[in-house]
Amino acid sequence: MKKEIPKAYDAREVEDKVYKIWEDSGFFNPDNLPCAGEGKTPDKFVISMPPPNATGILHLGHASMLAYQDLMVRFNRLKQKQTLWLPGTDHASIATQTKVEKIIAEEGKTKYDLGREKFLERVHEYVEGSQDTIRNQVRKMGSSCDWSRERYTLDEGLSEVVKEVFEMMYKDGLIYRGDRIVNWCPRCESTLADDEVEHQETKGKFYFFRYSKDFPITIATTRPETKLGDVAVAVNPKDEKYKEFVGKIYKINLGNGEHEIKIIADRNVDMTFGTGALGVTPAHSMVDFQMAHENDLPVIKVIGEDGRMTAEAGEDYEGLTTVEAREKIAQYFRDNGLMEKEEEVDQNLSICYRCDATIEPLPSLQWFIDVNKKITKEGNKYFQDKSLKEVMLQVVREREVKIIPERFEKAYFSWVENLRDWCISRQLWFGHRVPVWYCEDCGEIILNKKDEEACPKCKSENIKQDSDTFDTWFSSGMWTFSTLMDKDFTKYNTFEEWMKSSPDLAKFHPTSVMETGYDILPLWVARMILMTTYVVGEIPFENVYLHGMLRDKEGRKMSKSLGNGIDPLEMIEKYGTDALRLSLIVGSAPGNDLKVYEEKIENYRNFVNKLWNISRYILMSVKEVGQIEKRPEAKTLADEWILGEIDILVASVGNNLENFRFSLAGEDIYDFAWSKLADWYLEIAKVEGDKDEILLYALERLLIVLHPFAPFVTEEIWKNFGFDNLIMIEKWPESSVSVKMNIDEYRTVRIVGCSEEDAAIRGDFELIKNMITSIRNIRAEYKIEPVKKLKAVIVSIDKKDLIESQAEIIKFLGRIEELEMVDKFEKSDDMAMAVLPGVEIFVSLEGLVDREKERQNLLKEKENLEKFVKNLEAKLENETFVAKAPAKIIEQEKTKLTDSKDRLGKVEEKIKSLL
RNA sequence: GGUCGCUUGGCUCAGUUGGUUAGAGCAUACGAUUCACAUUCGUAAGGUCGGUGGUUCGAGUCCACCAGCGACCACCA
Repeated sequence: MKKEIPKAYDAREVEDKVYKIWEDSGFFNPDNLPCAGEGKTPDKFVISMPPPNATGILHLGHASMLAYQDLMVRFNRLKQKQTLWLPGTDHASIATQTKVEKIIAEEGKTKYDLGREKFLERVHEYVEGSQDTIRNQVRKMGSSCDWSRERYTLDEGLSEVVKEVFEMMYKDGLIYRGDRIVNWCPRCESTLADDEVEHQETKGKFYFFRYSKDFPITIATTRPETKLGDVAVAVNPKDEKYKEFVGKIYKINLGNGEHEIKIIADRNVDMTFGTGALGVTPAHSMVDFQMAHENDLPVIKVIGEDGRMTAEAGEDYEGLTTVEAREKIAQYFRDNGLMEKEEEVDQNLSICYRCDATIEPLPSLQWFIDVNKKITKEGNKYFQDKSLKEVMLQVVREREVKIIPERFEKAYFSWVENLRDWCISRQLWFGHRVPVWYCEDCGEIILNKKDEEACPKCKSENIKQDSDTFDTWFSSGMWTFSTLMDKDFTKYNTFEEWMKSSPDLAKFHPTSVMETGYDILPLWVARMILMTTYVVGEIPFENVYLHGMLRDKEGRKMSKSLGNGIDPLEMIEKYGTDALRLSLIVGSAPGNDLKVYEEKIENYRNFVNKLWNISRYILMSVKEVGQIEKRPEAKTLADEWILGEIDILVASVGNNLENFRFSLAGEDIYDFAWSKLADWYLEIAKVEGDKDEILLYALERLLIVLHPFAPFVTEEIWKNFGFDNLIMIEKWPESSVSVKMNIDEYRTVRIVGCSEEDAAIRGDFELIKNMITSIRNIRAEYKIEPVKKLKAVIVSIDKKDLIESQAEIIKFLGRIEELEMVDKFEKSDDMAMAVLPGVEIFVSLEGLVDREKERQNLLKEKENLEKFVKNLEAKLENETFVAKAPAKIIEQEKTKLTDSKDRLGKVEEKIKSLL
């Protein structure tokens, strides 16, 4: 068959067209797959795409996530599983709001200038724009996700789920409203969850002072301005220095009125830190708040939500920023002789993970989820007198949810064990509004108000909705199941009915794999486990595959400020999506960071082109193109060998992908295509000829196993075959029965082949390859022009038949004109020599031989062999080795020894002859 | 302070329950260009697997300690 195929693969020309064909085929939707049947799906594979934030553009991190997920999705689709990859976007309340605030700030406006409604309009407008960008970019990566099921955390259905779940948790007593110390970001004007707070090393000052001249204890603090709100001094009960003061009450006045300071004992106080005495500021420290609560002390809030001092701080301080107030009160201590000393210290400053502003701990009335309360939930197998925390630990401990790599389990456990009640309300405008109304007249709390306008208790119409919104993780924690619930929720009377009657939820939940970065294990993964086990009574996913962070060549994090980020779209434009995908997959290990740089992508572009040319050659050289279903008959040793290699490839790639070893699978394919098929088999096929069936068989299988990695080029080549079907929904090839791929046998398979017969074939073929390489080596050594044909004499007794049968190959690939086989060969001065196990090769050089050089080469080889033989002999003479090592290993070592001794003898002989 | 990870040729990394003379790719050196592919082909050089001990017949692989690097968590007022 002669077909015009371009010499080089042009990704730009191909990719968008191919994506369109896929999308139009409808096979991204599992309902349209050939395996889709009515009712139960015996074999499904489901991934919920971690929704990219609805801000801005896709970066390389997204590209890698899409590459891994599409790899799994396409592999499982080929395995004929009913495969769903559900895409979507996250409103990411705090991130998005911050972003839009920045945009309008450039216009010289604040959100207050616009007002809540107008501001939200701007946000929605912005979100729509970036969602479009994201959708296009996700397509660019070749993602085979089901766009018909796309969801958005803020769409109607998902918002309804959020409201219903809030109500459910409230009724189960898991959600309460409480006045507690929260992490407050004065810039965002909102609370943050504990894990949304980051820490930054900074230089600070440690002030040692007394409240007044007659106060008996010196206190140390880094934040003197908070001391205006002190109500006690805590010391360790074992501390002899302070024992006499415990229980006493002193009166102090720092300028904001007279306060009582009580000396209390608390075993959490570190006697060795600072002065061993701690000024208790209940309003602005979590620990202090707890102490105050236990000792029934008042809370004085001296810092407000705007990050400035309150009226309670006294008129000297009111309105000052914390930094201004800090200096002012320090000066007051100095002026009044109360300051004992000031020291420089390193301290960890708490900052907001979105805007880097300093976090102020403040007392505030917020909504919380109680993670320690034990509940029993009817029909939920997890919640039988268990707390959220307990279930979160249980499902991972019992490996219902498997974390890959396993070591991250430990991080998960330690995070869950230290989990405190989760503050879910935020004072942001953008997000799901807390579905609670308060009656201004009687104080009644109304949940999920539907139509009634009046308070059900006092009939007052003076009711107001809570102005807060939910933590973005509260809604994204429901992502795996909320996205599978029927979009039309109005049909159902209750939430339970809605859940029970959603076909996708029944069919596709729990999902198979959650693929995400290790950085959001607590932030998101843990919360999905929490929400899903509670609401659905199922785990959200069976496996969590955690990928690493992407770094540049120097190992630095990619960031805008460093300007070292690689733009995936630019790389796609330059090298093609397949090349980018391969460079992100190969070389990556779960949980390990990956360095990405342009040369690497370029290298895989070369590979993609190599594949293109392999297929170009095969398609142009075969007489007729057809799909080869059955393993063709082997006619020659090379045929046997390549067919065996295909079996091994198919089996090992399948096994590696099933076990999340993506990189190894990719390497195996790369090696097969380039070093086995192209470099050897295609060259041999040129000599042996008549291999159409095997060539097509090999190529078809190669394309299918490579398709999950490099979907575009494989589909395009498949198209060039002229087949009607898409490779995307082909069947994953069968491997020959002799290759059993369970883990125990894996090593055996890779190293010596599967059966003895197969191993012999591999061994024979290896010998022929080595002979050719040795001849080429001699040619290169003596700088003989490749066009010049040489004569060779081969001495072999055991392998005589084998070599004779492969003579044509050796002649062609070694560029040998005349190949003579003899049983014994006397030295000849103008011949260079190579010694292989059981075979001696003499290449005629017609006077070109440099006897000294030849001798040096052989001496070097002799030295190596002697060392090797010595080691082997020592090993085999070692009685304990012979007694304890497995027979197989001993046998192996013995064979090696015989072979090497044989070679050594021949090398020595030759050296003598050169003297 | 706690936890985890990394350290393999010049660079980036594989190496799956311990057993091939430790493997790739890039870079390097030498040679090749009508014949699928210079986005190519051939050949070579380059590593005592961070250090020290230990377990074992056998350690890159397991254990202990040490060193360097990195990440995460927790925070001390």
